[in-house]
Amino acid sequence: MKGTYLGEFEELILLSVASQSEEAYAVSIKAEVENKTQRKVNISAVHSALYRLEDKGFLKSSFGGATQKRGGKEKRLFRVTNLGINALKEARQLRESFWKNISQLSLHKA
Amino acid sequence: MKGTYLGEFEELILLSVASQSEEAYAVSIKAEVENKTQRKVNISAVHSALYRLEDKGFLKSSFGGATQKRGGKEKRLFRVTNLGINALKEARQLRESFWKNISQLSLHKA
DNA sequence: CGCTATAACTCTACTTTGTCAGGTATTTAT
DNA sequence: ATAAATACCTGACAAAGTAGAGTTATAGCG
Repeated sequence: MKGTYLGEFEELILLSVASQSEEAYAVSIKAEVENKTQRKVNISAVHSALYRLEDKGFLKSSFGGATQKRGGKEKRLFRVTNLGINALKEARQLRESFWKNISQLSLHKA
Repeated sequence: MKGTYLGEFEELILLSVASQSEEAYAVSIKAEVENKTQRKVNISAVHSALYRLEDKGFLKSSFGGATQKRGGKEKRLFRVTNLGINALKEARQLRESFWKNISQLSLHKA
């Protein structure tokens, strides 16, 4: 593997960052993914995925301003790069091109 | 990992089987995925994915009739199960639910 | 029949991605 | 100063993804 494709979980994380323009960080991402998928997500899994995505150039991170809330370490905020957006778009289009050939034939069986 | 989610490559394979109703087998799947993705696919990778998908209940296989062509071993034909179709649908809907929140904000930047 | 070419599947080893447990650091409140 | 809250980081292991080499089966042809 050349480290350029999006894994299943990675893609979810990337989508979540993209949908939370500007304010995405590990905890908010975990929350959104859990909410949308209805499955329990480990915070470390999110961190691992975020770093891998950053290594691949799909995300960029920076430390964000002080929090208003009770305590805590500084947040590392993530933004999607153009490369990341393109990777998401390509993955989506690729799958849609398969769906075109599926819909009529198989769907009514399920 | 609990072995119930679709990996990135697995999903492509499953989509390909679904779109080739009745006549899908390793070689034809490899050809279609290579064609659609423009990336080189190893035949063993396809086999591994097919067996894993069968283990998960997303595919069923059976040996197909004799070939008309020049030589060769019997083909193992694959069909998608209802469970498989549902897994594909769910994965798709999940991602689309993220896209709803993305389109307006980020797309014009890329 | 035995040989060769073709077509397909299987085995084994290795890399990347996904998951988890535990730990460390920073800020606010008492 | 201590405790509580919030967040990030590290390291180990499991599952998925990939690749090479090998095995099995069919057909044609001398």
